[in-house]
Amino acid sequence: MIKLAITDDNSFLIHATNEKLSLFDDFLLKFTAINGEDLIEKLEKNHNIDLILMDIEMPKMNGIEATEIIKQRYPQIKIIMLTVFDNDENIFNAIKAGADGYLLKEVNPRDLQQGIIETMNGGATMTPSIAMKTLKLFRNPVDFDTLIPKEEINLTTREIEVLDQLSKGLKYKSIAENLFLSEGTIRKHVENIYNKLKVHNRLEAIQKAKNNKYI
Amino acid sequence: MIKLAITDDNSFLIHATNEKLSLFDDFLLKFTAINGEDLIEKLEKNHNIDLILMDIEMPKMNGIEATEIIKQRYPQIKIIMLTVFDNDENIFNAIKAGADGYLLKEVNPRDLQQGIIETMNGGATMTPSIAMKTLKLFRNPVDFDTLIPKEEINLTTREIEVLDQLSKGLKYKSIAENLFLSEGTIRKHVENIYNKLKVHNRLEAIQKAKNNKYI
DNA sequence: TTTAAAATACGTAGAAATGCGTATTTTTTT
DNA sequence: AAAAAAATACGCATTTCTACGTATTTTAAA
Repeated sequence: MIKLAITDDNSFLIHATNEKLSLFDDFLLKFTAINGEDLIEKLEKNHNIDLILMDIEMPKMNGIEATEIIKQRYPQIKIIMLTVFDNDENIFNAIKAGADGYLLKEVNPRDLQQGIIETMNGGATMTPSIAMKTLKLFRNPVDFDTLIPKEEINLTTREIEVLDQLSKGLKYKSIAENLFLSEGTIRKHVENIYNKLKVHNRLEAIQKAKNNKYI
Repeated sequence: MIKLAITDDNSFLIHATNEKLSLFDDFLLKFTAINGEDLIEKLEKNHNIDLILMDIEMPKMNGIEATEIIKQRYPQIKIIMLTVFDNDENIFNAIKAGADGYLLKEVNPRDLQQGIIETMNGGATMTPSIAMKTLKLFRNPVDFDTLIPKEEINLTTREIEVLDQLSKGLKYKSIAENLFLSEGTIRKHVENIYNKLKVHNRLEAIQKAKNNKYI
């Protein structure tokens, strides 16, 4: 049995999806949520689920933000976007956020079932029209980054230099030697970097820095 | 009726594909070719076809080069790659060359039929495992020229799963909770991963794993 | 159905990273 | 020239990671 959660601000559509799923006996609906925030709260109580069907447009926290957080925190949980919107930006952002699939809500029960099963087997599932848009985005990368509200984070030149070395997996000692500084200085730089980026370890720092094109 | 051409250097596989298609009455096989060069010659005589099923590895001219030329010369003709090879480089190059889909030869008749029809309707079709690789390539574009020739390293499924969580910057404790294991087990897995990859910390492990396309 | 491989689990110890505080010097900006 | 920002440097406490050893259970292969 595949343990599912459905997230959608429209309870009627949750019901419709559940109807489709109940035609098969592969699935166990563990819970539903009405927005990203609600979903994350529920996951904090119980993250023992296999896959989430995720709407995109929702109040408080949308499906893409939620996907990003959940994939960061629970990478083993699969996420399939299930939405009416098929614009490039949503597709692009959903993929970047780590979605394992992207289906339109009009999907028929059998394709939904197959999509979930194939996703659980390590594959990905996409509605053909979405797949085509994905291929086109692949060939012709668009810069949606300019649309992403850039946070006001200012790393100094030195901090970026340290971050770059951090990202190579070097120890503080080696970084200090490379930059002709003391290890204590490196530690302080790292501490300041973490504070600015609001993270607590190397990997998070590197990820965030890459997202913001600092390194 | 959808007018098809099949290109494959293995005449037995052409026959097998044709067998699958003949289960349906949507298709008309106009001609076959045994390599890219042969295909292009035949198209020069008659390009009145809707869709080509294209093998990749072929003598004289491979399927990717052929796709590039055909999509340039006859953009209206749809092309679905139909191959046994599912390595990243082939997938990447096929998409860049303009392929409208990518199926594995083991595809069952119904999925092949649906894939062709959906492609003719402007969509794209991909085997789920290919779709997943496409998404990963999308998130993590690789420079194939710098790709290290694959070493003989065999990470187990569990190890890859742990490595994936490691790469998110999660602590052993969180990884253990996510996978419903003890922290000690995670530590042991990580130790084994480091030994296999001959590295000594997370970042090196992640870099090496990415280079070898383990994650 | 043995054998081998993989997955699970714990203990110990030292190395490394993180968080917080403080402080001085250098550089840049106003 | 004064003020602000950046870079430098240490110390301490705590957490987390890494390395090595051992061992049992589960799964897959011969």
